Amino acid sequence: MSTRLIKGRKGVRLARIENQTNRQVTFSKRRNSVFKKANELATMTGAEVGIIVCPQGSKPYSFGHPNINETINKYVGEERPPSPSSPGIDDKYVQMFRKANSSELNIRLNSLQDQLDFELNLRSKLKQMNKSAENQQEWFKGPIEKMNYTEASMLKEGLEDLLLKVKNYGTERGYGYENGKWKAE
Amino acid sequence: MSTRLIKGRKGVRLARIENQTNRQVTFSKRRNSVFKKANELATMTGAEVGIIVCPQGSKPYSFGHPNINETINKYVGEERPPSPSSPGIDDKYVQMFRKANSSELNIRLNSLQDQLDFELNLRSKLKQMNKSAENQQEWFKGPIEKMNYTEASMLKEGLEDLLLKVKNYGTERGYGYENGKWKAE
DNA sequence: GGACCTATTTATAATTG
DNA sequence: TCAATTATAAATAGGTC
Repeated sequence: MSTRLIKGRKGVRLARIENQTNRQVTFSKRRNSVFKKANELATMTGAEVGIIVCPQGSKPYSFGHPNINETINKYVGEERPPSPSSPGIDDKYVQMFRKANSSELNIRLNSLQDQLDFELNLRSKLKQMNKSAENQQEWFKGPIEKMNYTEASMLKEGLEDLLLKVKNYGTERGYGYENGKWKAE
Repeated sequence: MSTRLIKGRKGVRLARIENQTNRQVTFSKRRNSVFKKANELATMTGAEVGIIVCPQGSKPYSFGHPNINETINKYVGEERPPSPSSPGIDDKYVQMFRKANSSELNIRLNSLQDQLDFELNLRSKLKQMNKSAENQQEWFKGPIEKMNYTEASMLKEGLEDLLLKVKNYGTERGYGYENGKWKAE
């Protein structure tokens, strides 16, 4: 007909997809891509990756490198009660950051590597085997609800201010780094 | 020039990168890419996405869309830690991974989200600028001291896009960048 | 609705500065 | 070393069946 019949991708429109069908298709495709990318990242760099994806009105999907459950559990497990001085936004962030900072990373790299490699192969095979079922990996059955975007407006102001400064920032140089910090092999 | 001078990507080697330097570079790049992809996914499909990345020997990086804080809370709140003996509701990925190799890894990650990513960048800048963050960004009081100036350039772009996103929130393009640098060896 | 196809865009490994 | 460039592989939006 009069349609152009453009088959290739025409560009990424980074906006919410209106059409529900297309949105779901995009969700499936891109989710898989993100997982794949994460898998590659983990495999190539040895990092551990955990991903949680919660589509609206559906169950969450997850991708965990070794084990995202353990990851989260560990993380939040050591969490402590938030401080009462938090203005609107709970202190969880702070706690997490602190934990992230104070956590010591000792990971068995060799095992990780093997596991990552295995994982990679498995994922590829899994993808090939049941493409139809690739959307059905329900990890958790926990209901996930969307949060409001209250922080966005707050963030906006900060960003606007910050952007100006960052823009004029290019020439400045300076970095504190610790030598020998990377302790791996 | 007799050399081929192949500059483009020659293919993804699905294996651990041997060179430490290259591995770090790849980690930074791909981590950002994964975050970007995840942000695109979240934006386009409205899904909630949270990513946790733990590089070896360094502190975890996190990313996510609306509010993984709540996500994690719900997870850990309603879902007890997955027991390896009764993994009926566990994810298939993890199951396959466990089957592939039964080695368990020690991980610790912090999980945050898109705004956490913003915060991460913002916090870094704010810290160095000594900006009074109490009014706007008070969430990240956590001690994260691995930021440096090297990310300014990348951060600029990220912030610019981010700003658009925050301003229009959902109709414009935008993606969060993590800090592009971790401590070098 | 899903699997495959293809044109085009995007990501990124290697290279250069 | 770090950032920028570039050429190539990979991702993917839309179409077809």
